[in-house]
Amino acid sequence: MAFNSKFETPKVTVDIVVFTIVDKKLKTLLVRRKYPPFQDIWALPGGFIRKHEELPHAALRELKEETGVSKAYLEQLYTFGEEKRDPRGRIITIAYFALVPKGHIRLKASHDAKEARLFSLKELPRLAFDHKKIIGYGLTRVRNKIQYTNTAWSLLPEKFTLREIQEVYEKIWGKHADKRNFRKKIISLGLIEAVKGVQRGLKQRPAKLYSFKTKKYVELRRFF
Amino acid sequence: MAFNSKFETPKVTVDIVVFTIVDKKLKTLLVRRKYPPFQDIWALPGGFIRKHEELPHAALRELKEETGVSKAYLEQLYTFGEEKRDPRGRIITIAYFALVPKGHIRLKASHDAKEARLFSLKELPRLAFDHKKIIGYGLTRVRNKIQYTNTAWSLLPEKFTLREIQEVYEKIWGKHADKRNFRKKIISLGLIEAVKGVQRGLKQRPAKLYSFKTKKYVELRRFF
DNA sequence: ACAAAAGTGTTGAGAGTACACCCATGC
DNA sequence: GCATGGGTGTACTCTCAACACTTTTGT
Repeated sequence: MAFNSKFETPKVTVDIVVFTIVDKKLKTLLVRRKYPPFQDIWALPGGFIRKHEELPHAALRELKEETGVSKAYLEQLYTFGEEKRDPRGRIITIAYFALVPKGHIRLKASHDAKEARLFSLKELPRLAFDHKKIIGYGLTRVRNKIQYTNTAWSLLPEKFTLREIQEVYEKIWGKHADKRNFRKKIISLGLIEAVKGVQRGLKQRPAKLYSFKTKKYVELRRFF
Repeated sequence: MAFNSKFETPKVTVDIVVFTIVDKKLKTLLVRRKYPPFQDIWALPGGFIRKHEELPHAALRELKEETGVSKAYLEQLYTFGEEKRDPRGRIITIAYFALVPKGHIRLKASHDAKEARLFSLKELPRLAFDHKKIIGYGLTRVRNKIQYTNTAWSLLPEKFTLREIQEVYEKIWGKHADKRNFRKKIISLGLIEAVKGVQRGLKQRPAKLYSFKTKKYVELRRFF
């Protein structure tokens, strides 16, 4: 009996949910599809894996094609394999999520996307395939993750103010935190240090700048 | 250009890490492979997905073939796709983990397994493919999960004693908990209720039996 | 001098942790 | 009556949450 007669040989894609904070809003990257199905509809960046290509490499490649970003926090999210998720046939997608620092994204079109844009998570357009569900998974994962790890810090630039860290947490959770309590806690973790210089150019008191002592991934005992 | 010349059309399997507690030890199910590669070597239960078969269905089917268990907590774990993980070619595996209650497992051989056995996690044999890594992922996931959900309770039978719940936590974490504090906490969650009857047949004071008020999955605010 | 956000401490409540003895049963 | 695990309460510590005013800058 041929392998093919009984078993499925699906095609496999990777899709990436890219999160970043712009204009004090949590946003995700979408591309407008050039070809059917779902032509002209917005979708997650992604595509088929190539021969001999490792999965995270495929995700990073797609990310770079659309945004120019080559360094980001990248983590496997979930694999979506429902038979009917793609009208072209059995296509399984391995979804990743990426966290990209403030302002590192340079949007570009690519060979199979007409246009790339950041969308606020509160104003998502109609999405192709099951991509709305995938974004939902991504958001849930990020929300859970910031509670007991420092991964969300990948959304920050090299140097940042305490207010900016707090903003990351507030935007992801969608709720406000107390400034004094937040600062106390984040400083008590001992993972950041003040650096020389202040944030200038604003018509208000300048804020101290900080940087990470380490970029290592750290497990926290319930941080936020 | 044919699709095949540039892109990968991998084969896709599911593998299941089955956890259960037997003889007060956390164990996982392994099968001895009947065919090459890795003939006669122990491996996770699993196999290729069939045409039109949903992924969790494939996982449950494999689980049932080896253990007779048709109901269990099942969750997708991670997708392993390294090019070199299987000598036969590009085979991506979507790993699931399952939690099966005490004593529900009836081991059987199957069409592609000579033998099925439960192994204590501390005494694993040599394993085929990257299955050792997969089990490691599974254990980490379960350990994290019991801290903030009630999923680990799927390892318990209908009726159970407080000591048995505590055992689940202790065996998964490998460390001892204080009896009084543990009971206080678990009762304060309000998720279990005493039922009529006691645990008999032991040469000691009989323990009260409890059952779950609900079998729903509940998020806890850091339980263990 | 005014607007705007930065920066800074204290207190009370609740959760977590440590700890030791009596009880009910089988043999 | 003895061995075995079942069952129970209190006190201390620490973390979390609530809360308001002064400081520094740009205009």
